[in-house]
Amino acid sequence: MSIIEEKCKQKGVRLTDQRKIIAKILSESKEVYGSRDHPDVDELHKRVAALDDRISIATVYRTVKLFEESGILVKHDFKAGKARYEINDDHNHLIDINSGEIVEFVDKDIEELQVKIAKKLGYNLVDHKLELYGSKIKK
Amino acid sequence: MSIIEEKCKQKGVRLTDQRKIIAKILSESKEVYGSRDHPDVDELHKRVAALDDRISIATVYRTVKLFEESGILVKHDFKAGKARYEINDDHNHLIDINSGEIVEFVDKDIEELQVKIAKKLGYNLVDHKLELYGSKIKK
DNA sequence: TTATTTGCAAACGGTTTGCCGATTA
DNA sequence: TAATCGGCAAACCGTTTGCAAATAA
Repeated sequence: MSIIEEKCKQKGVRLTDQRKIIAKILSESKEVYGSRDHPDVDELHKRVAALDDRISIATVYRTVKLFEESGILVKHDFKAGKARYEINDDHNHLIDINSGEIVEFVDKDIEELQVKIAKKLGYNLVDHKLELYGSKIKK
Repeated sequence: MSIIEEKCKQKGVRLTDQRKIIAKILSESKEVYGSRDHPDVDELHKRVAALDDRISIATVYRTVKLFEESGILVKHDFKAGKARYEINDDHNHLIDINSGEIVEFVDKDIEELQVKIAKKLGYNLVDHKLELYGSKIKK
């Protein structure tokens, strides 16, 4: 049973055959494609359809939105107009402006600073989004 | 002459009556509406049309994209599906998750940390996007 | 003058939705 | 069985674009 499927059980999200397959594909994404894998909905649908080609893209959209609302996935709009979803585990992204490659990272210091800044402005930090854009340093 | 109009001259962007009006509205945005003003394209078009109602929304879209490509404006997608543009002066945003209000801020420490992180990952930092989401602390 | 720009309306592309038969708990 | 879900195709909505007339330099 996939990680996402387990989370669905925890959160009382009803599981159907379609949702299990979508959950499986999303759960395995990093194992199969590495941490730089950030498929858009269309790509996700292709991978899902490879396992069961009767699953429509409408179902993928509905499922992915449901998982997001349940806090299982997070949605990204790196390039406006095409959403990408991944498991909600709170990391940041560095996007290579030349190749489009996406590198994930976490940093404790920046995390703490954000909380501090929000507080100073009079807010409790609930969520955050940090994207760095860079070009590879040639050695 | 508005700030944006001046930048157009500097950068050799051809100025038309329509572009001057759009530039004017965008330049005055903060003065008139405060630093929390982040109109979407539709709202921008309304304000522009109040000065000259023959300016079409297609022109607003084209102009705003032109200004972005010239480095005069930056585009934001706080809520996917509706772009917002503002003068490119490199600050960050805190978005109130309850009211939708947007607070601007800058922070030197976080700026430096970002450069350091990018370097550690093997990249030169070219650009960045930081959005904090929070809820107001009640006093 | 001549390349560029604009307004209009139609096209586009990602996403959502109404309907209704199928499936889950 | 009752409530929910999924497939299909049409609708939606922000954005882009082809065309012919208007305009900046």
